[in-house]
Amino acid sequence: MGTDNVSAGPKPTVNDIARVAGVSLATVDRVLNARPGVRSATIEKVNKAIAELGYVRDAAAANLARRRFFNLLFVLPDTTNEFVSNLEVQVAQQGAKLLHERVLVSETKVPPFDPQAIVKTLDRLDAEHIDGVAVFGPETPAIRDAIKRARQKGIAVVALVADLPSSDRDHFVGIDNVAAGRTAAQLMGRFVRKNGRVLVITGSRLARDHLERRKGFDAVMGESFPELKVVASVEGRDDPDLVKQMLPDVFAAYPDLVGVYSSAAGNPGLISYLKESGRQENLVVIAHELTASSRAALKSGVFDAIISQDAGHLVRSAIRLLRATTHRLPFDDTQERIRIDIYVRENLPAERPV
Amino acid sequence: MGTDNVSAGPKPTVNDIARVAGVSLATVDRVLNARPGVRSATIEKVNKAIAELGYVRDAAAANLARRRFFNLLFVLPDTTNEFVSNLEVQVAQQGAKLLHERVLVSETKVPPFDPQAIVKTLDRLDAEHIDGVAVFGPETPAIRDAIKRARQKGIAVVALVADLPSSDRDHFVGIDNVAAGRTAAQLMGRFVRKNGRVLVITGSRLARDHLERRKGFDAVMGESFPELKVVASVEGRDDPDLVKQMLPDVFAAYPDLVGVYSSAAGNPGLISYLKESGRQENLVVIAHELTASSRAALKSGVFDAIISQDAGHLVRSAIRLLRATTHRLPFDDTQERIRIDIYVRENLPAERPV
DNA sequence: TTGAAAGCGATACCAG
DNA sequence: CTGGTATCGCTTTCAA
Repeated sequence: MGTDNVSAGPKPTVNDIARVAGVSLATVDRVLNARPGVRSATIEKVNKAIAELGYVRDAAAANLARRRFFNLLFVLPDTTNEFVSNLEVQVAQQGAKLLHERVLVSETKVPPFDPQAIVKTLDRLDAEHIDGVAVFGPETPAIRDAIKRARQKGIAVVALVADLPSSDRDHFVGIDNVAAGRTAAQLMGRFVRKNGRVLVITGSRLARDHLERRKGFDAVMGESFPELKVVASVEGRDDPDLVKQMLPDVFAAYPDLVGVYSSAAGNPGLISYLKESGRQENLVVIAHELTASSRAALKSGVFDAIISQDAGHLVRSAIRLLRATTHRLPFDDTQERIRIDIYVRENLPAERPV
Repeated sequence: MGTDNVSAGPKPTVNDIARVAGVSLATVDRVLNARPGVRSATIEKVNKAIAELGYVRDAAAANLARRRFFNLLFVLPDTTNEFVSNLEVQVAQQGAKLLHERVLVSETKVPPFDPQAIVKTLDRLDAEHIDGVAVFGPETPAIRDAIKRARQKGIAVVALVADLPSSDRDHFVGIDNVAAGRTAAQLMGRFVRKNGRVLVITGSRLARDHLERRKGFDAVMGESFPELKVVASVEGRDDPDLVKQMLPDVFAAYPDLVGVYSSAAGNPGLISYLKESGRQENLVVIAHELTASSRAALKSGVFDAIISQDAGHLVRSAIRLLRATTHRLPFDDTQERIRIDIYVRENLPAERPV
């Protein structure tokens, strides 16, 4: 049955490298960790041995020997919206578990819509205390440069939820937001039963994720459902109160509204408006992110579908990628690809036990 | 920022336990691993120290010290269907990666629809060589008993894809199939634009997953879409050729077919029939499992939606749970909950690079 | 039934 | 620049 222990030929270790390269363990370690103080000729020899043996570092042993904790920081916007709260819960939970693996995960919140706050936070970091950072923020030149500086200092950086492609962040952890918008449009087009207008609620013009969703949504609506007209979007700045306040006028202006696409945060405002105005009948509502309130809305029929990304997956993936980057380990592309989840009432996962 | 190294108070180790309990390292290890040859009074002392200190075993170090590989076996049905192939690919891939962590994952295929074959395989296993098994098979009394015997031998067992609740498998790794059927019905009801009949294609009456899907589908169709009638299902035994062969008669018998729910394997047969007969227009088709052929069908419009479970997730989850069970480690419930994925054309993940 | 001591693979410190 | 060696937390002989 091919299940014996022997096979797979003993995996090469640092000792093997040292032997083959004819140097000491300490030197191998220096090369492996790009530490200074090794002649380039020696580095060559060691690297040759590494390649020859097909060496892959044993992360378990490395972590064991390294007395230092592996320190990660999540930089999140200081808003109270549920999606961000979900992320925080995950950061806390994962962090608690990883303590046992010598990984310390912390979190800091910065004022939203304030690029300078993120810049300051990043600039304050020092590679002695922080090994990696996950940043959820807007894409501005100042932030891009701050990320570059952080990486120069030797800190690994991943962009979370909203990509920051022009910075040279090591990875992006999040969904393809254009595709998410397209998905919402496809469902909208198929769910709506009569012609009319569709309203899009967005968040901020600074948020790349919101812009991309909008773009994808408009594209598919135009291509596949020309009989439905998308009306100028409401910019809710992720603020439920603001959203709720703006809606009456919009609904009054477009009596033939047949659908609403809530592409950002602020769902509670939308839900509350729909309930109070009794407008949920014959209106297809598709929103983003599975949270306590959106789940309830889906269950009760106020929402028809939710497009989501798994907060647990986002956080775990960010942590794995940060570790892989720092320790120069390989990672699994397909595992790190965050899925665009679609929820209807029947495939809602069981409620959190807690 | 709360990111210092110190905090969390040094995690207790086996040495601490030994000191507190006043015994040697070796004895602590014996208790920790339930090895024989320790007086119960001593066991008491050690356990008390463990509880007192809140000790959690360091899996990394344990694996490092243990020279033995951790051996897992996947028992899969010997069919060529794409979903099973996907699982095999994942088993191979994960296995390759885990070699570096001293985990050896192998696979064995048994004739489908043949409970005795699985029983034999399980009974042949010996706890010296196999630590855990993931079983994808039908639920019969013989299999249930074989699983009980395996567990008695000290082998961890998880049921994969289809649950085997009456055996005392350690875990079930898969989706809630009743909910999956309900989800399919919800989409079917919303996608279909005119009244008529809906055909359900199932696999085998022995397969618990198929039965559960069918049950969920019928329930929601009855509750929410009484205007659509579900017609007696075609039993395709997961065989594309058989499915293809049976369809012409069914379509002839029900000219008012507006939807098809393919709840088992055999999609290629359905796709090929639909293409050749030109019947894909105005017919809503919902199938299970994202595979090369179902993906193509979704892209080209032959399928309208796919309900799926991530093969990579299934395999990783099975492995994690088997390890957690064997090493008595805690695990993350929410991470192990396999989601019911819904795919439409727009949220299809990027094609595998390979 | 128990203990002492030698590793597992990698890192870090102290010499040279 | 380079090498020797103690050490991380745990498992595993080998003796007692």
